[in-house]
Amino acid sequence: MPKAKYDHIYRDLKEKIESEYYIYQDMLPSEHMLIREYDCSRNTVRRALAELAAEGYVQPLHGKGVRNIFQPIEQTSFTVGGIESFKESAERNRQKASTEVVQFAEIMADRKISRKTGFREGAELIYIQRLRFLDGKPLILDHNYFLKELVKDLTPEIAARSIYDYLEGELGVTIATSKRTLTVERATQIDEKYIDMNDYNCMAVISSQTFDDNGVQFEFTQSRHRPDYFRFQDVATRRKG
Amino acid sequence: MPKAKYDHIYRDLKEKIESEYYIYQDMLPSEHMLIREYDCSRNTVRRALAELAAEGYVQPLHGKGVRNIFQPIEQTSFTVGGIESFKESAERNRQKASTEVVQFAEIMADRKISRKTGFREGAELIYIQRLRFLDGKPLILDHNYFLKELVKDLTPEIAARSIYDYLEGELGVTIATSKRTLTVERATQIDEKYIDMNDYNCMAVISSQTFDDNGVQFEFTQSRHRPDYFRFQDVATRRKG
DNA sequence: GCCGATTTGTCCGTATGTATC
DNA sequence: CGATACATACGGACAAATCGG
Repeated sequence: MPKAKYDHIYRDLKEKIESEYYIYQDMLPSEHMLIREYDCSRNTVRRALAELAAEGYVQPLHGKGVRNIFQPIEQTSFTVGGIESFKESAERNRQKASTEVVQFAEIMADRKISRKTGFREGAELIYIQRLRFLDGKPLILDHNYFLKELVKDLTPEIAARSIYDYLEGELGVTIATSKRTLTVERATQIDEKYIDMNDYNCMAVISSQTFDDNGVQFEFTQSRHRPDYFRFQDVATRRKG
Repeated sequence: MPKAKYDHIYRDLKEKIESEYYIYQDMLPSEHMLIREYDCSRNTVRRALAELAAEGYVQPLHGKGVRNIFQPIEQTSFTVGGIESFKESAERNRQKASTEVVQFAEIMADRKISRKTGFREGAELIYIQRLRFLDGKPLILDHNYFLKELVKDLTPEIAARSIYDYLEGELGVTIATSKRTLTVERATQIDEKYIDMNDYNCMAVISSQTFDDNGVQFEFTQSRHRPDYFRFQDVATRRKG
């Protein structure tokens, strides 16, 4: 839990934007006003504003002010956001989650697995296959590869609850960065075995490499979602030049 | 073209990382070293490093240094990155692009369109439907809605080349922020009419709202990609708390 | 285990440039 | 033209984490 000043300001402004205390298309108070309001330096308010801009909440206009461009979105299907566990995502989407561990095995990364996952050849891994239920329906099939030395005593029982809780809570691992690639792939026989595909012949696939706070990759995951329960959101800003 | 100092440092470091002058998992020079190398203040190198961290190039480790975690990725299919036009994406992916304008019409946003696109009800829009070819194959179907007052004299001829070139070059519009949602939807009859679906019954769909530098939304686009020529990349960092 | 050197994280105050009005 | 607002940059201070002696 960060007690940093900029983070407090960031959260406070974010809350005021989401609650529509500041309204869409209006200007926020100027940096100078915010300095007085939060009793801090200009750099500190600018840092908070920069984070909000990066997330698409506000847009700074040179010489004019900072405009609120946040619009609430309807969340029908399962929306994927930042780095979070399935459990966290489900809670954010207000759905009941459960998990069934289908496979649990120790393997060694051969050339093929190494190229696919980004782990070095010869690395000892734990491979887990899990079926995810939302409100009782099997909708997501996860294939996880964890670096064995970092998840030491991982068991199928833990995998059925939340591996991230275990890593962060028990092992003190800090999850830092995740690189994700999103593709659409044909449904495999395995997919169809576990998930009622409802006539779809494709899956929405998120492949991700996750790094801890030492910069070592400890996870590769391929998460295969049934198309109609999948939504991914993103904000991009254009780099000039 | 930004001539800012931090941007120069950012580009220089990025190039050195991509060219593997700095190698994977090694530490970059410390901030103090970079200050001397670039003859600037600490804030300035830190800003450049922060951008690289946000893009997943490096990972800062408190008390230790900044680690290079960049791995080059194989780019087989059509990879979507930041905010860019189809033309720019095609060039980045080294593919030959062409466009066919299927529809070009002026419409008014009714309730349904307003909810779908984010434009206010009653707004006058230009609707364009375009088929995109990569290396001669029709693979993407775009549905664009532009705010009419901002794209004044847009013609089908311009739409066949690059609307972004026209907006940025001719009209002086600056594209700033884009909010995107990615879903997988069943292929429609329209999709199948123009695109050889190769047995797929789904499309990868990117819906985006784009804002100019005044913070007004001037575009809504739904871009429907054939699944096997689609790839979307993203880097997420975990917020503690 | 402690101490000091190094390195990143946060915050401050100030100066100057540029865009808007 | 001057006032306001955001953008960039500098230098300094202290905290927190890491590492070697």
